[in-house]
Amino acid sequence: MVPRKTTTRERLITTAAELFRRQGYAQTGVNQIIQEANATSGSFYHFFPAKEDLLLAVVDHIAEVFESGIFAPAAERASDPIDEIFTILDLYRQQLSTEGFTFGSPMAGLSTEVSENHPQVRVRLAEIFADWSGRIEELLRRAGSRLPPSLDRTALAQFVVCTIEGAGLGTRLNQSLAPFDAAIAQLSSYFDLLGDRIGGTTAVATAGRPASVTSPVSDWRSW
Amino acid sequence: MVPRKTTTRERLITTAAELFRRQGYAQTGVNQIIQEANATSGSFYHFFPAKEDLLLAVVDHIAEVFESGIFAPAAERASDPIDEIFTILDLYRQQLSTEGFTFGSPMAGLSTEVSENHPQVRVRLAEIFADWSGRIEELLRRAGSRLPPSLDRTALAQFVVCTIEGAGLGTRLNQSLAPFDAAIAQLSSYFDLLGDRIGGTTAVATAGRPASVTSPVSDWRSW
DNA sequence: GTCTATACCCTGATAGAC
DNA sequence: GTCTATCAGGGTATAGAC
Repeated sequence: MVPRKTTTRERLITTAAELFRRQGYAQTGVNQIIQEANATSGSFYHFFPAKEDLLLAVVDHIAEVFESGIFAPAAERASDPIDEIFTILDLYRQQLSTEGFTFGSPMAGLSTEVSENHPQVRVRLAEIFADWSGRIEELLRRAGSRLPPSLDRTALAQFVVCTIEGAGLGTRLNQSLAPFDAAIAQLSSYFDLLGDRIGGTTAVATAGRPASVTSPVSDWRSW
Repeated sequence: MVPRKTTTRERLITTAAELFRRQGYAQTGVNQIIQEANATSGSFYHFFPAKEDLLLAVVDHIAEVFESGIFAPAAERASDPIDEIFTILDLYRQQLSTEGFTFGSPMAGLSTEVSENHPQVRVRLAEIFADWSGRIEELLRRAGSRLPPSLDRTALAQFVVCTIEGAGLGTRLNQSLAPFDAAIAQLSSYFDLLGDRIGGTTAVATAGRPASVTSPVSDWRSW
């Protein structure tokens, strides 16, 4: 379950990240983390003075996974800025489910659970979302004249992030990727309409979409 | 803090609903609920055999609040279907903050926290979201020719719900209504573009938007 | 229906040998 | 850095008088 040849510290973090995502922070006991990470109480408190310190490490870990598993590959793979955005969404989609189970956004759960009780963590999470939004905003700027000049790139970027997280919630509740696909399809439609505004009907649409995004989706409510 | 002339059962439910929203389900102890509701352990377990039974009651309570505080007033107040949708969003906006504090969606937190550990509750929450989506879908149908005939009303309705929940997350994380307002503004823009498709540039826009929706919003990331 | 007192377990965290 | 043993406290839930 846990990759070998890793340090105990790493195992504790990756194990905790998975458990927090599945069960939540409060409902995951230190004992369970220790057990599933093949560690001991002594090791745990050697690395992390308190459970909350592990939480901070987990949040940073999630941010790193986003970077190495989503943003970096998307930048490498995509042919143009708009395509890169939808590639990001497609890679994010893959992160939503592990081993056949669908747990929704890795960050949304922590965000709601933690924001009131651990202000420090809340600020960190907000920073990560802002960073994410900023990256998308940058891509929207690079799209240049393919989007209306009057378009508020900042607002649209935030909207993309907001959509993703909302879709992640539907995904988790319905234990299906259909809600996510449906949301991305709508976002795609929005982008198309924005492109229409500035000339030909395919200014944005020609960028292409990853297959999973354009594929037909089932009814969210029938899962 | 708690309305007088209520039954103990009602006080326990409303108090728990508020605490669950603020702190989460797992991080709210039965003792705290009892204390803030001016009840006793005996009363609590007389009405609710276990904490989880209270949770179910709280979920139903939230659904009722949505009905009486959002959907019913919106239906009464709105002049046409599209306007009614944005009135719903505006009323929802008001529910996002209580007493000056912004806690985000009442249901999103429970959804993520509870979906894995309490399948029964998860199904109930999914039903409520589906009901919500269905109501909006019905309004989209009633909008008739003001939206493109080819438009998938079901998908768009789900998208509206998804947007709301995603925006609620941003609202909570940033402790500001700005992310919500920004998201609704984008949604409004999307509706406008959809309206453009079928004739005059104001087919949808003329429906008007509640003031809070059209007001300028600050940058999400600068709160 | 409501009260007080309490059982019992699991939690996060510590101590000290190795 | 890792181990075992253990603590103190708060968690849910119960018992039984009123």
